[in-house]
Amino acid sequence: MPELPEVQTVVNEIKKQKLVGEKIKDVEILVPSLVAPMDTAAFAKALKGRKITDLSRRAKYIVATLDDGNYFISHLRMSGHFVTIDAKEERGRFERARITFANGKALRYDDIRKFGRFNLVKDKEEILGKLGPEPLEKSFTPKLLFSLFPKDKKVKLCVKAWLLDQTNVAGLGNIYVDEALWLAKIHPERPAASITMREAEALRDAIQSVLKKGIANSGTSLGHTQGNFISADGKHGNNAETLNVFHRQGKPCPRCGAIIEKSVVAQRGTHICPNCQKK
DNA sequence: CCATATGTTACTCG
DNA sequence: ACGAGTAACATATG
Repeated sequence: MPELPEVQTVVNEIKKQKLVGEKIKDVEILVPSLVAPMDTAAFAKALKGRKITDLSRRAKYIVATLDDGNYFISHLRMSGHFVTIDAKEERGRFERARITFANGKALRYDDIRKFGRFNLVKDKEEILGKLGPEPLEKSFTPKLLFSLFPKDKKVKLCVKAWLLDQTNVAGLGNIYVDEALWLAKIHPERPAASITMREAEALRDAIQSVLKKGIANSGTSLGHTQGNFISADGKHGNNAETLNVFHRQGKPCPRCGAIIEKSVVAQRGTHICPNCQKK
């Protein structure tokens, strides 16, 4: 579920709640697959008594630096949520883990689909090493983006699938890819190898624009049912109403008024303006 | 009952 | 070995 702006929103919120620097009093892992292949007891033991000295985001991962030099790295996948609660609060229906702090607050991890993962590593590159560049860094220039695209014209992988691959560019998911391609006026089925320097310039600007807007609006929540995005304060994001194509099939393109179409590209629901984005 | 879901990865087939 | 496409993970919702 969460993409770069949503994960950033969660990190920002957890920092605001002042859990960084607070001692971890108790760790409960309720679903073994969450920490596999590590044992739940070993995972809890390793985290208990530690302090989180720094909290940051890399791609869609939440990276917590621990005071013993290890890293607690989590990925929310499709339906994971971290919510700060009072430690006395009772178990939630979809609660899969709970980290209780010395100050009486706790971080509850809810995950309907149980796809999320917790990692505890000495070397964070073990988890983060293969990721592509961060799209909001200054170094993510049009030239860099252009240089990353495959140059062999025989490679027919489409630009949408290429952008979703985290080893190419880190942090983009289905919503923001559709939004960025619309903004850059590029059809999602265009071969990645066919993107020109001029298009890479437009795409770089579009990617940064849609991600920054997502963060400014505290993330995208598509609905208000269980499993929709909420941040660590339990609140929904406000970015959905600003989306231009995603989930807007049948509605007019905000730029030209043509009717937005939905199809399947790279096995994902894909939204385009057929007038602005030509193959 | 069927299709779909904001993500990732293992597997299969050429 | 490699790349591309598909299945799988587990559960809720329309």
